[in-house]
Amino acid sequence: MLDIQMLRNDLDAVVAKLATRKFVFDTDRFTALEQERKTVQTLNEEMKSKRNTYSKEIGVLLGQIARLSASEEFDQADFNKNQAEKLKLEVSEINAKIAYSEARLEEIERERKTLLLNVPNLPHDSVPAGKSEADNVEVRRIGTPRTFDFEIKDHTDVGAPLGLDFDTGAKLSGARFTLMKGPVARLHRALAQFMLDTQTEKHGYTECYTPYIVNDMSLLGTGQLPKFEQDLFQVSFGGTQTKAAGYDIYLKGSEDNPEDHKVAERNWYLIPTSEVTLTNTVRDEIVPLESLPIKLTAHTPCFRSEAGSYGKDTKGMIRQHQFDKVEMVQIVHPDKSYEALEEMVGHAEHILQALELPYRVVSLCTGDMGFGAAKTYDLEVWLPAQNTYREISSVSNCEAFQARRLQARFRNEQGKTELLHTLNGSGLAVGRTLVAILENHQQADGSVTIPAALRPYMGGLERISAAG
RNA sequence: GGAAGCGUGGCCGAGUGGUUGAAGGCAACAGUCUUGAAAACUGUCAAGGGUUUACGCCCUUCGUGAGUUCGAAUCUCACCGCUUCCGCCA
Repeated sequence: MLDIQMLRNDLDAVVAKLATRKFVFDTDRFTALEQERKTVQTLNEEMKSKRNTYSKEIGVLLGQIARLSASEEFDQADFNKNQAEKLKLEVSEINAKIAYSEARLEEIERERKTLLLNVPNLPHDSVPAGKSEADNVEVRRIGTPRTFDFEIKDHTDVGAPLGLDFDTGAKLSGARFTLMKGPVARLHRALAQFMLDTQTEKHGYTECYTPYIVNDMSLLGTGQLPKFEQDLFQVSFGGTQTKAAGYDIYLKGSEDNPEDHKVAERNWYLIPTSEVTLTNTVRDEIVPLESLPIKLTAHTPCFRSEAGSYGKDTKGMIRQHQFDKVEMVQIVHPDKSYEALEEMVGHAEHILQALELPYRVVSLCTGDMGFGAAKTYDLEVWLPAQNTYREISSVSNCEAFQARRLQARFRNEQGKTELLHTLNGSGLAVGRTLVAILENHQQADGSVTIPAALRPYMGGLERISAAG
């Protein structure tokens, strides 16, 4: 979410920046809302102030009556009583007006919030301008793609004899699910373990185990909601959760409007990334300055509906409904976030280097960045069978965009609360790393060489093959 | 699934209808004292929003939402969360 003050004070500049991201900000609506809000809110608060003053006066008047009666000042006591009654009437009238202005104010607030929640972050000045993927800027290229003296296979063909089984995955669940069995399953596990160990032992992240199901507030905090609900899997309750309360009301024969007693619905979703859980650990928190930076990592499955990507990467395990990822999250002082961004890219790169995979680092252009990011680097790994680089990690600085939604703050040097900056990045996507290993390290005989760094996680194996 | 209890500021904890945004304590910050530190003493110390050139003033917030009332942390209802016991379960 953007800073509302910034929108008020510098609307034109904000709108121009948003335009570079292909976002059209509804300036007229915003301005109209702001204008009406100001009028209604001022009026509303004036009336409330009046109500509070009168109510206090009533309290004082009534409080005096006992004392006045005791000292037999009955006239004064009666006067107080009448005065109080008069004030009560007046407050009742004010209350009727408040009810009206309050309702209108709520409408305005709701619309403004919705408007604001759907506006993406502003790109950092260093982000290249551009419309699409094609305008991303390559920052560096590391490692040289291997030349093969045999006909190479893609990961599905390399993987099949090693236990990569899409047919069974489809039988169990449907398209975009995979069953792994035997050597490939072990390799997959080894990769995740290696990544997690590296991020904790070498790069100072704290290992976390997090829920895979989160509530809607968490997704609102990191920006997946309300705009991208179609990308998520919603979790429905199996049982009688909502029936119970409705049944209760039925039994009680209550005259109450059932709407008033509507059961709070549990809005649960599967996490699309553990960025959600790790970042939301600081939601509604004021963290002490000394605890910064907070560096968290977790290995979790990620669930994505992939709505809107029909026909894209349908073959193989590049794009799945369920995939594993080791995620890095940093929660930092605002002055340190760009330093942290570069550092995190390095942490992800370290994995690729250790696994002897050629890759390049790309700075995403304004038009290609994700909703919450102020700046994003993608790491793209070389896939020989596709003869191209494919995204395997994405590292973003969200600045205060998520923190503002999360109300995630720290106490600064002056003791004032201030919004944190949040960053997240994959370190790495496990499934796609598996793909890269299979394709880059395949051998003519159908076996796959295990990179030296990974061997301790594979019981010392130097290669895996169908033979075992 | 059944039963009981609890939810107050950064933390602990008082508060059961009227200047209570909330006693007291801890923590934090500033000052006095001290060679320095500690202790002691003194003072400051919630967040969000609105408005104002500014000092300031105002509104909201005691888990959440609704209700009763002139007035709610305090009374009523629903929901959420936590704790304990029983049942079930990995």
